Amino acid sequence: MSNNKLTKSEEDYIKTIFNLSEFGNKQVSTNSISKVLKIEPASVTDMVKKLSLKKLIYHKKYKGSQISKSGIKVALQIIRKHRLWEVFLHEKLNFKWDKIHNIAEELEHVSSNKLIDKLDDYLKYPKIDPHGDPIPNKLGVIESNIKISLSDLKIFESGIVSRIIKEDDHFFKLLKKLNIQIGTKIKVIEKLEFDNSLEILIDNKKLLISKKIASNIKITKI
Amino acid sequence: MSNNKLTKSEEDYIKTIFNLSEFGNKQVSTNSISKVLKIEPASVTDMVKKLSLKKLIYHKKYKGSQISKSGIKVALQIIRKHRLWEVFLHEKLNFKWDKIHNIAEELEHVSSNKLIDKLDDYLKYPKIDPHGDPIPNKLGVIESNIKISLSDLKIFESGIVSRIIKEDDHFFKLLKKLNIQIGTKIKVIEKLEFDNSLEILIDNKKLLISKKIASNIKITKI
DNA sequence: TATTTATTTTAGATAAACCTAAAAATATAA
DNA sequence: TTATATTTTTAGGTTTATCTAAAATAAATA
Repeated sequence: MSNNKLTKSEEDYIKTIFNLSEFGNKQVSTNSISKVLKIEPASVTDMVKKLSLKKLIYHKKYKGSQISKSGIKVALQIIRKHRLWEVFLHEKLNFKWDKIHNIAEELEHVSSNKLIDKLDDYLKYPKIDPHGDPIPNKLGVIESNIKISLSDLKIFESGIVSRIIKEDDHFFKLLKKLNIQIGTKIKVIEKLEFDNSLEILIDNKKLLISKKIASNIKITKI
Repeated sequence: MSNNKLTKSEEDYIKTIFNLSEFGNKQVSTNSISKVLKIEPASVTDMVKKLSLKKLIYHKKYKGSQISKSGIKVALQIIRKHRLWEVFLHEKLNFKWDKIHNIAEELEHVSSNKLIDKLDDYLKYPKIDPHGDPIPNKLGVIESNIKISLSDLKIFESGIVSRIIKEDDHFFKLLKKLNIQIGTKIKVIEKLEFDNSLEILIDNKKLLISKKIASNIKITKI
């Protein structure tokens, strides 16, 4: 079908629309894309029209955008690249896990598929990246794992941190200070009625975290 | 001085001008840049003016361009990136040495210096890339090696292939067919008066190659 | 429901990096 | 040394991805 290579910009839009759409199910507003990419809404409208012509998304005036099947396919390949490069940066080059995102953001646009397949092989087909996000395989298939938000854990339940949702340097730093990272074991010991803060236990130390923090941490129940 | 990041285009021009200038010594014509980059001369003139404003080159109307000190510095860093990525592609990802150039051409524009330093460390500070080209260090310094052109070797002298000058898929394929690669030992046994072809010995097999082929192969004398 | 507010789109502009066609400068050859 | 050919530049245009300002539409509120 469409064998024309996409530009870096187009790829960034597709990735963003996919991410906002929750696996292609939700309509995505022009404004939300604008906010993520820090590009004015008027410009987003232009690009959204262009992507619509290429059938990567469906767009109805004033009604928002929905990613198409082929759009999802494209998005998953970009995400695959991003996450494989993150694994490389973390495991092979010893970058700290909170430093890799921006570099991977550039590397994900390098176009060779052969390159990414060889990289995948070299890294021994990892299933998750250093943030705990799953890596789509060559065909775009993501192995599903049962992960829930830390904020959804019940009192006295425990889990292993498996993914950080908000990708933001401030948040990464905060987590570092709290000694929370991928693989950390957390037990919930109290949920405050007052503001939904959680009292949690890490390494036998008690700690209070806000609902907002908790909902940006995904864990695998144990 | 100039802390503004260069665009991919600007980097491509600087690299090309540096390569054509023979280490900054030669004036480079607009036409020659045009031919290498496959961009019309008129467009080259535009860019050359721009780079001149940024003091990366000196340009006098109708007289050609000369790369400046800071231009050389920039060029060497791009070349460093290119060659380090080539080593990575060849050694770690097992790409054949005649497939790596185009991919490295993309990777060299990824901007993080931290990335390239860590890559350098990971690869254990290689001195040459898979084509035998020297890799500038962090400071842009190239360790010099005594290499001469195969066509300059005298009769009965021998050498080890250490660099392929012409970076061209056709040429790479030809060399493959002739069983010539980096590290191959070659002995010159005859120089034909007729057309300056060389009769050479590889693995005890005689072989005739043109002057043009020979002059695109650099060797280290043994 | 009418009005206000927010979102989205249109219209027109700009900057970067190209292009073509024509003019100007330089180099080569008769 | 003059005519011709080649190289380089200028002038004006195109495409991509952005912008601002204003208009159109949709959503929220009184």
